[in-house]
Amino acid sequence: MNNPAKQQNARTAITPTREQDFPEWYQEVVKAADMAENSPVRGSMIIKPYGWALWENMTRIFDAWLKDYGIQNAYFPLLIPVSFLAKEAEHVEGFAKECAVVTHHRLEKGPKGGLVPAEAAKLEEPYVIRPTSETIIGDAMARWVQSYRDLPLKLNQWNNVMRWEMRTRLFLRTSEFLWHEGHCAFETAKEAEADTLHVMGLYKRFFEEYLAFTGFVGPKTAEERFPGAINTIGFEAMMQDGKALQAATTHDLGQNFSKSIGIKFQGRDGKEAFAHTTSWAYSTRTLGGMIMMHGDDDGMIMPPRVAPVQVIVLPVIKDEAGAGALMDFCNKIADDLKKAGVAVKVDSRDMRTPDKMWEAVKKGIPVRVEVGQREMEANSVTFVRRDLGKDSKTTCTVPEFLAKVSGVLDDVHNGLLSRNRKFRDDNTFDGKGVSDIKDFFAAGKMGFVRVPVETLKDEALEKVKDEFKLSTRCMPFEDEGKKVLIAKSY
RNA sequence: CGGGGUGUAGCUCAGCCUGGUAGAGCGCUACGUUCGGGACGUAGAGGCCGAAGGUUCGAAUCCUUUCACCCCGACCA
Repeated sequence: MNNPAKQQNARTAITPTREQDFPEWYQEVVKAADMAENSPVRGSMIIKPYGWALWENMTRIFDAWLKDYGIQNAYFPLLIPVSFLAKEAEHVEGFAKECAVVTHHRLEKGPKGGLVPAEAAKLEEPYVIRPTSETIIGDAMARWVQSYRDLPLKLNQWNNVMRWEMRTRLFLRTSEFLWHEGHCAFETAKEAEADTLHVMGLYKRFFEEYLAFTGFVGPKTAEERFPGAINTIGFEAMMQDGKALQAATTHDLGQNFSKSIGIKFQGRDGKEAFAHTTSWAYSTRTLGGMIMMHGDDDGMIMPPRVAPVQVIVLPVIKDEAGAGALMDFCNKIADDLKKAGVAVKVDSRDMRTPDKMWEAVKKGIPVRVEVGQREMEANSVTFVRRDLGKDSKTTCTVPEFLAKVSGVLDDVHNGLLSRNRKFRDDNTFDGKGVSDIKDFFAAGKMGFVRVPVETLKDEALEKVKDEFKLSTRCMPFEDEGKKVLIAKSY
């Protein structure tokens, strides 16, 4: 311990490690990667440029997929009249207790100084800041849908919503969060059901193919459904501490909302009918999930296909005299990478090389390229994969690197995905019923327990769930609805 | 809302019990030596101690009031 050099070698970029304190590790990774920070507004975060760039990539790509599917983007108001929210009984029950309410439209000087809402400017009907937009979009749909010819109506909006949560954590649970919310209306129940399945399929494909993010997909149990839905399909991901994170959901709302809001149309048979509606979303929470799924004790590991920076070029300057030529060499490599469609950055800041290097590590940039005098003379580069660390250092010629870089990025992606799949599978345990669930969590183990769906009817389940703070996650499609997953969750 | 706690430099905190006029580490600035898996030295910048009253010759420190935030519970994309 009294050898500082040795201590430094063993040091991880993030303190504490995942092993020592997972929640604290998570917060530190977010900070170290410079993705977000807490704001002066309770429970609301500031998403910093690097975090935003990631979210932008996660939205831009998926938005195009939605449009391919025939979704039209639109925008609806932030404020929702309270009476709208109250229209659907279960819905209001589910959201009323976490709504921010707008009651006045003007401020005035208070008796003790400062500004207070002006009593004279009290709204006759308060608004809530949208916790979700089913009701206000449903209200518009009720006017827009007159005939079966107006269906299907497939809308989406990228926006922010607010739910007054008691405990918040960057990305995972914030009062205000960003998401997209799709809202569709169909003529038949079958189409609505197909929509929820199709969009969940898009989520799964997008998460796996772009975010290297794995999970279990399947319907939620009745008690875990979205308030007002007849069916909810969830994407349940496993974090590195074995807890579950719901990363996306699609809801079949049946005719609950169309009947309470009045989305009706004249059908092919001339008779009046109510539409079948759906809604679905993923949020900035998924971004938090990516940190908890991919990160290691040195910080974030960005999945390459959405990484804001895929390759960072680090000029290693030994003497000022050769610096100009070295920078030119680095910039040339970067230009060639850009032409090949790689998101590349040359870190030419006037800083120590090791400091730049660790910053790149903590930000999780998938491939780091080091270029010094040696490389320049041999027209070569030395590169390191973030997911494998310094042992993966490889030197090759510049043309070789240009030819293989996209393959290397694919390798990083595939490596993350298969590692995460393995982790998920290694920590999913089969049980026969309640007593197996109890034994598992009583032994202090973490992960998902997969039991036959009949277990849900066992009265002893509630007690065990309460005791260990467990919840039912979903009934995975891969088990054909015969099994249900039980876990602790975020 | 129930129970606990904290407000002092950009950040994390010490000082408060036992009043005497502001501290540390990190970060930041400048210069030098450094720079391929976390650097050192030297010199600096930066705070009316959450707010308002009170006690006192004197308050970050004691008293009163107030505001804000954090943690534990129920809820949750």
